[in-house]
Order: sequence, then structure tokens, then C-alpha cells
Amino acid sequence: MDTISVAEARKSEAVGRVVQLRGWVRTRRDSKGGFSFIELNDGSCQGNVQIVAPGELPNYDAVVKHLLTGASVSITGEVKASPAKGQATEVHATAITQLGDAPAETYPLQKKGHTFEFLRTIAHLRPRTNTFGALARLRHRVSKTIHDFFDEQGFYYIHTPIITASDCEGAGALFRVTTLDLDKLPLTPAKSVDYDQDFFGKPAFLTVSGQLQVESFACSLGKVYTFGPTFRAENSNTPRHLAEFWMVEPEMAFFDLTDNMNLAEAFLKRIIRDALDKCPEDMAFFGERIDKTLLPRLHSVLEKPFLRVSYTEAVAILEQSGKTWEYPVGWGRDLQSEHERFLTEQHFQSPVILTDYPRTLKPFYMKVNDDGKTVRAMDVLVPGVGEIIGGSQREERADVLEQRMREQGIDPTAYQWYLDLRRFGTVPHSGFGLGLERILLFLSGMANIRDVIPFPRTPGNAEF
RNA sequence: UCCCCGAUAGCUCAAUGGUAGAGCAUCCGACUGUUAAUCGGACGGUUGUUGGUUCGAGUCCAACUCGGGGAGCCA
Repeated sequence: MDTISVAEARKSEAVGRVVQLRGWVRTRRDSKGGFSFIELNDGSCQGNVQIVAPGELPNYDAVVKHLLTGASVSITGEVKASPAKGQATEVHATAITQLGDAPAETYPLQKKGHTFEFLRTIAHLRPRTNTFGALARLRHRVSKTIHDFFDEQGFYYIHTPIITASDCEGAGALFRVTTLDLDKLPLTPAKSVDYDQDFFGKPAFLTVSGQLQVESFACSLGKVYTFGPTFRAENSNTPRHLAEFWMVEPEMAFFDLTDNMNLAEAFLKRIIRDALDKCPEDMAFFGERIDKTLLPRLHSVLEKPFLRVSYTEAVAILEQSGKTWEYPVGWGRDLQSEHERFLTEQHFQSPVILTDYPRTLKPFYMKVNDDGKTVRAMDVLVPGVGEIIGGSQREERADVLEQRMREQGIDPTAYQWYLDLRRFGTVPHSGFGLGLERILLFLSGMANIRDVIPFPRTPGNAEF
């Protein structure tokens, strides 16, 4: 006798097989006819399989009639075509063993819906719900697609370090990594903290980006990407920010900004297509239960070419829109959420890539244009989420790069290894970053980023 | 970090300053294959915390804690 998953048991090809199933009870309905229906789920798919438990089972009165939502069971039986509507198959049980109880007085999950705020307080149990099971499967699928897409295009996956001594982007609060005793810090004669005595002999932090390190491998292996956890100690309290999140950062030698934009567009579209093709049940669930406008929006993004608009053009559009903005619009001012959302959701009603921002608004590593005023930056904006990808062609001229560091108050002596990439065999190259949780928000229609990562870390919250 | 809103039964929510309620869940019972099954009954509360106003506070005021929405920072 085979042990099969709920996903397999739900398919009509399974009819006639005598099998074992293991999982968790979602609901039990007792019938007038002296038997019970059990909805069984094992996480293998969105749907449950209906178990028909006859009253003749030796433990029917003692066990089966008392199975509650959340109980774990092992079931033996035959898969049959279901005579009733609602499911193709059902399993007629010949034996049911309860593996674990879930007393209703203490088990917090019910078969009825819960608010996401409540489920966040039981993050260790929420993957047993429809929504969080679907999100876990989708998260896996997107991660797999990321590796598939880059592998097929000849990229190498580079493991960049989690601990770093360089503050990559010059901005953004960092988490410090130290073995020093905070209650008894060693001091230098000048009464400042003596980092010579720390584990790495100098201050160290959790990474905010693997970009600088992955550039080193792009400038030797050609096309590479890094994909891993990233940490920001910003005190951001929004539905779009986490202190710990996952980021994909491809970096390509010999790519200019246009190549970079083409790759970003193909990449996003591939992620959407794979989600729709390979997680159809879960995506249908999101479209039905989470956001009715989700599936039309995803299909629209899939079909439309991403518009490419310069920052300068975008500012002109915003100035001529006749709208009143909470934050002023003008060349040299950064675009705010309200501006980005207007462009992608109202003006263009399409994904938009904004390019060539003023040099003062962007980090030192972006290539300066011939006009001297703008840099080869690109931000991909999508309806519903806003900025989802940020990238640029990198500055490959050592002298310009060093000047840009000074311009932004960054000490070039700390980045000699990075400048070496321009001193020795420098090449044009480009890359971008995509937040995994941001793309999951976009794909699922979920509203809060804390609900698309298994165990969210945010200011004041690192439970579980 | 700033602005706004909220916190009442296990969950989702009601309750003019005057005895704290419903639905769901759970338990008991009824019901010829149910689909968030249905129907009847029972059980269930220091109204987030602390203080204040009042004859009387779930309700009004203050602070704090936690949560939500928006904003900034960004991915």
C-alpha cells in the first residue's frame, strides 16, 4: 500500500487505489446517516481531500467523532469518485489513527477565517491556514524560478557574505555584529570603543546588500547573481518593510542600462508566468479570496511591454498633470510614493521603468551620464506595489567613482578592493535588486509584507 | 520617527454615562451524503495597563503598551 499526498488523492487518476494518507484535520461534519466527513489537509496543495469515515470503524465513537480542527491523523482507505459536488474524489476510510490531539480550549485556529493580525500572533501555527499554506508554496515557487531563470541564462549563483565590515550604500542603518561585552566595553586611551578587541578586529555589521561583492564576481565570471537574506535596522513601521528580508541581485559584465532593463523585464514576467502556470490553485485562491483585481492585473503586466521613461520626462508629466501633490514636484527632488503611484497606476496604467535620475539622488556606484547631471539609474514601478526593482549601470571609471565617493562623504580608503575592480580590467557592467517579499506582495495581492515571510522581523518584534 | 484610528468572551464584533450581548468555536442533544452543513440547549468576561472626572465609567479625560492605516527611509 502506497502513502500518497492529499494533492495526489484529489486527482481522479487516484480512484481505485488503496492508500495511506497523513495530515491535519481541517473540519469534521457528522452526517445524519451515522458517519462523518473529515476534511484532511497535508500542505501539498490548496484543497483538502474529503475522508468518509463510516460508523463501523472500531474507534468511531471513541475517536473519530471527537476529531477536532488541527488534530493529526493517519488514514487508510480507498480513493473513490465522489458522488457529491465539491470534489472529484473522496477516500473511504477503513482505518483512522489519531496521531495528535488539538484541544479546542487551547488550539487557537478554527475552521472559520481569522484576521491576519491575529494570525501574526501565532506565526508558528498560521502555515496551517489556507492563505499561509498558499503563500509558503508560492514563495518556494518564486525562489525556484529565480534560480531556474538565471541558470538557463548562464548566470552563476554567488554566495556573498552575510557579515560585512563595509557599509555598502553609505546609507541605511546597520545591525552591528560583535562579541564585545556591551556591559563592559573595552576602551582605547581616548575613551572610545576599542574595536581591535572585537571578533573581526574592527566594526562589523549584517549585510544590507551583496551588490559590491557580487560585482567582483561579475567582473570575472560575467553573469552572476546573489540571493539571500538582507538586514536593515531602519525604524520603518510600514506594511512594505522588514528588518530581515530576502533580496535577489543579478550583476552582469558588459551590460549597459538597456540590457539591464531588458533583463529586469524578462525576469519579472517569468516570475509571474511561472506563478500562474505552476501554482494555479494557489493563485486562483489569491484572486478569489485576497484580491479580486489580482489576476487581471498580473495578466495585464504580462502582456504589456514595460514603458521606459526618463526621470526628466516623468517630472514634466507630474508638473503638467494639474494635480496637487502633498510633496512638491521639481527637477532635482526625489519622487515620492504618491508620484510613482500616479505614474504607474493612473497616467500610464502599466509598469514603467524610470531612468536617468539626478546624480545627487542616487548612490556613488551609479554611472554618471555625459550630461554630468544624471546617472544611469533605473527603477521599475508596477501598479499596486510601486517600486519593485532598483538598479543601474555601474560607474566603471576609477577616477569618477572615487570622486563620487568623496562627493557623498564616503571614504575611498575603505573601498580600495572595490576600486580595484575599476583599476584592473574594468568593464561596463550593470545590475539590479529585487526584494523577494515585494514580489510576493505583488503576486499574491497580500497587503502586509509581514504576512509573506514565515517569521517577520520588524522593529520591536523578533518572536518565534 | 511623524499623523490618524483602534483595543470588550478562544475568534469576529455589538452595547445613550445607569444590571456586559450576539454569531462562530467548544460541550450535550436532534437531523437519511455533508461542503464555512443545519436546528435546539449549555458553557464562556478583573471590557489592554495605570491613574483621573463622576453618586455611578466598557463608554469621558491623561499617560503608557500593543495593533492597524497613511507618511518618511527603502527592497
